[in-house]
Amino acid sequence: MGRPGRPGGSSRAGRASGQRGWYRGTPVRRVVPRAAAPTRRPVDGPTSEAAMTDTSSPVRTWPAVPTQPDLPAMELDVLTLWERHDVFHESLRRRSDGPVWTFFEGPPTANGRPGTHHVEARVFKDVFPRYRTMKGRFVRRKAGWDCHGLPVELEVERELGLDSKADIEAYGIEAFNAQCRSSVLRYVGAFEELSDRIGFWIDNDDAYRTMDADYVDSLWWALKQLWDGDLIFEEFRVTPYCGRCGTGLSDAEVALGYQQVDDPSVFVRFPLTEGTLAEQHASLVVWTTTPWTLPSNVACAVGQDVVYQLVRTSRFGASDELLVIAADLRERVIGEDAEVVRTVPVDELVGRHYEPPFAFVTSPDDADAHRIVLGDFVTTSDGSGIVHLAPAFGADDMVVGRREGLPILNPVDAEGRFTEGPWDGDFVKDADPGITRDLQERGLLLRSETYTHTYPFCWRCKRPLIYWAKPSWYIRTTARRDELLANNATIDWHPEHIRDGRFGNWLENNVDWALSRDRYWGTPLPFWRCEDCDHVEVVGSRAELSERTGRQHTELDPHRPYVDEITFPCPACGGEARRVPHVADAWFDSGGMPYAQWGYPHHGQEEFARHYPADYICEAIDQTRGWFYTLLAESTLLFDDSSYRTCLCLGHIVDEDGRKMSKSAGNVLDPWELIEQHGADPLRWLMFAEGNPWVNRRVSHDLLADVVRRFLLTVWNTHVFFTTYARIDAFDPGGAIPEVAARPASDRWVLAELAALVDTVDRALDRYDITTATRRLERFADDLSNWYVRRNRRRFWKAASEDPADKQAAYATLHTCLTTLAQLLAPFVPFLAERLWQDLQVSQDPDAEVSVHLTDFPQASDAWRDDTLREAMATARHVTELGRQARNDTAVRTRQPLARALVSVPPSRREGLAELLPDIAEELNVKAIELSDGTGDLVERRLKPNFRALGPVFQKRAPQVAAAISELGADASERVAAALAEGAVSLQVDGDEVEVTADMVEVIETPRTGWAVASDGNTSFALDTELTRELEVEGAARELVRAVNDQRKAAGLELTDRIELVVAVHPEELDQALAEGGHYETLAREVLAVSLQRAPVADGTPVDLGDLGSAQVAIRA
RNA sequence: GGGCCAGUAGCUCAGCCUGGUUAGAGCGCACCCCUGAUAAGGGUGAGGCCGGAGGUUCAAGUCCUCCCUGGCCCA
Repeated sequence: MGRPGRPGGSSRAGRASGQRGWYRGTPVRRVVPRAAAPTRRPVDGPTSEAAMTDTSSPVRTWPAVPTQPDLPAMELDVLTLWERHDVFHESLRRRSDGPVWTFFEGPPTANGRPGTHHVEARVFKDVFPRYRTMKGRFVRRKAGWDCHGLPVELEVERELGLDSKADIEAYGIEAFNAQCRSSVLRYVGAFEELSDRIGFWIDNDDAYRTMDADYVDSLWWALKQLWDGDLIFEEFRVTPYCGRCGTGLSDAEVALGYQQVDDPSVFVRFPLTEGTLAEQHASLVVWTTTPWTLPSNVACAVGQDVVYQLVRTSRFGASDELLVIAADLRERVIGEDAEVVRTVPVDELVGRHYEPPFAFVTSPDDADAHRIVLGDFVTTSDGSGIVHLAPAFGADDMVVGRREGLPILNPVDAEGRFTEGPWDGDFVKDADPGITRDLQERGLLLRSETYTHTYPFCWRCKRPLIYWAKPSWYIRTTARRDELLANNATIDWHPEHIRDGRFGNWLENNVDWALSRDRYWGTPLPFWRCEDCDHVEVVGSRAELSERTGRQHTELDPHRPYVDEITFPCPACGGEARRVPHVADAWFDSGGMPYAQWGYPHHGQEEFARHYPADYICEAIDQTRGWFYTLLAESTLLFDDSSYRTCLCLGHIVDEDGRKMSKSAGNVLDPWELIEQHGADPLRWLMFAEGNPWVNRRVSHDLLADVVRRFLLTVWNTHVFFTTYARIDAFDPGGAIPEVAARPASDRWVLAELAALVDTVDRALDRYDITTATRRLERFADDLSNWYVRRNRRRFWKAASEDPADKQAAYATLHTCLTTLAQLLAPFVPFLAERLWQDLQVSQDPDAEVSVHLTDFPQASDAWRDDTLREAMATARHVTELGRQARNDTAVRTRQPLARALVSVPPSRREGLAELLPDIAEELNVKAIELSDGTGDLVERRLKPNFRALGPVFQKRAPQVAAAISELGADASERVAAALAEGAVSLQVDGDEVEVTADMVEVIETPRTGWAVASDGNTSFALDTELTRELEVEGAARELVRAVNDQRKAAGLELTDRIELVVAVHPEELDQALAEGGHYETLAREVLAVSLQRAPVADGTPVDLGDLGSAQVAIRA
């Protein structure tokens, strides 16, 4: 039973020890505490200790954060923290006075283990409530369980070895339902455990269960409402029916079981008995794929617009026989050589009688059966154009039969077996071959072949369904089709096309909801029928039932068989009213959850008013015809609106190759395996960030490993970087921090990016656009790590004495970024976010919230905003990329400083750039970067047309104008560029003068220095690769720094350890040059040498300084 | 047969609603850099008739029509 590596049982006691054990590489496997703990401790208050963060000493130090996190173990510790502070419930309590934001939980059936697709749905159900909670809304999260229905019964039948309704009844309904009751909750624990482990916050203690008496009471109320509104009726209708299960199925259920099968396809002679055609001994050609329905034939249908012919053929055994068939199908059925005698008008056919193929089922004497009628469903796409009608076994047949007053011949019982004739006792489908043989023997069969088509099978027991006429209860949804469509139009669908596409179309073609099931474990229909006068009384609650019977039924278990035993006097005639035997389609249960979860209206009126409708629901797309529909149908019929405002439809989970996960394919991924190997956060992020929510999502170990590397570890590494140095320097976030405006450009830049990030993520989450949010977060994490930290590392490690304010600014900036990022990430990856929060805030600030999930969603400070700087930095980074490209091309290694470079960018992108040039210079190790102002001799200017501006003005001539602009020579370009700075310029285009303005062209500058150039569009970078002796010496000095730092690392020194250094450089001139250039001082400072000795080294490490010489270095701690 | 969705680099996906002339990211691949985030980190490059064909437009990955392929749903 147990999964490997997950010892069973709760071991909360074992969790207190082993602090920080999660990063040592030793697998720490602990069991997740059940969310449904019987009691919860109140929150200790803000001074509570933070898990694993070493804050026990009075001095608040920064935690030592491991570079190699064990994410799954880290998450388990976060779970402990949440448990200890009861964070989920506290987050609810904090917002209990806030404006309500309502989420409805679509109840899963817990009679199987939860799979990866449940994780998908649950994390999407989690992220938006978390976000709204952080935005100050009260988001009550009531769990729910779908308890009734055929799947449950089937499971129990299997366990008990029962195989039919007769078996169940022999076993006893009471005992059977008792088994169902216990079976359905069997895996609730497994669901709760998984939900808890993936951070899905839902209130399991407050769960609704569709089998609870109060819940059923609500459904009874709803059914009575519908009945009173004349929206429920009983009718003898043909429904898809499973003989084995003994019940009709809803459209949604039928849809689950289509399979491609080979069925018989028979063409049968129906000899006419009346009129001219009969005198000629002509026969109708009738086609069917269900021979077993032929004994029940009562009529044949022809189409008003179909052309029929009388055909002579000898092909089928009889010589020169005459057959009637649709012209379009003659060749296909009878063959090319058939002789067409004449066209037969439809009027000549309608009303004529024929000889039925079987006689063992007899129709009532007064019935006018076995004649030809009109049917608007007759087509010539298949068959013969003459359709056999058996009203008991076809919906169209039944409709026509009613219209024409035809009898219903039903020789089939509720198990789908013949009740009379030669095949008495056979399952009807099994009788097909015998019936075909019989037709053959009696000379009625023309052709018999197989026909491949899709046919519905019972989705539970896999046996073929039959269409069978039986009395059933329906909800008259068709009467409210317009309202359904109107209410659908108010729903904010994600993706949008569901509204008018899949769901809208479905509603357009709405049929009445087949409500009743002839089963046992379900909500009993509260319909009592008088045995004498057939009056139906609908009971709206157990209390009402008590009134009717005069006995106390308020404690009644409203299930079969107990409710079946209750009778009361018919209010109409005083006869005995008995409950009809049916139970409700289980979809009616779940569709009723908006009111029934509160027991409304018998209880919970206040809660219902407060939590209706839902602001948000979310399920997989297969719920369109399921829960999404039943919710809408019930709320439309009962309350005339939609019970949900926003609906997010998820795609399915598929494997790495895009295949559906199935047991037979062996590609099912157990969620626990994924979580234990990679963690819940990676799985969550994969769900959120990998494609749009509604496209099928691939899940695999490789994809998860990728998410960890690409995103989570990027964030983590930044965190490690910060805490490592903050710890060394004992950075105090509460200390003197320079104003944002006083900080260096890169600080202001990253805060400006942070501001934009906050705005974007907030806006995106507000409109359920998770793709934009996650992509933006990924980009920021990359910007922060690979630009901000990369560019500013030195500020963190340099001596504080150099520039204390600058160092404080750097710490404060990165601290703000990481803290804010933790809050932004909290709804998505709640574990990592919590870890960051604990390390960055709780470890420092005694007043910090005990959990990031109790904080408000961040808002960007106006002091951070600076879009000009963001633009300028974007340009600077672009330039840097070009610089790297140029360096790469020249193959001069980065440690070798170069003297200068020239940058050209369009005037529109120059604002604020000058301030950032030192950054670029440092990144590229170039002494000086000059920004071309567009006037020097070093650049050549060309003009590039700007179509966006040209197009609207010149329309059809735009291409010519554009060509004229780009074809200008170098000198002309120069002149035009200069003139454009002053105003508009006239150009000759195909002999005409056209006026061109500055916005219509872009000036492209290209350096003409002969240096190493890299350019991209309108931006270019030229690198002077000429080396002077001075530069080379400096390069050698850098080489020495690197070599000594290598030594430090090899010696296993800490970042703060001081060393003594001995260096011997050859030849003498180089040693001299290094000394004169002050490079030894730099070397000593860079490698934290307290002393530097220039002396021969006995057993030092050799350092190759290229053409310049070589060195030996030795260090001592 | 009908509806909906998807088709963009070897792979996984953005971009399409709101058209603008070098189409993006990650992974993979090749080459390289860095060595004070180091059992890490980073760069550069190659690689795209944006499924196909028409059309609209000065301009189409983006809008329209048809078709092809795959998936889902329906019948």
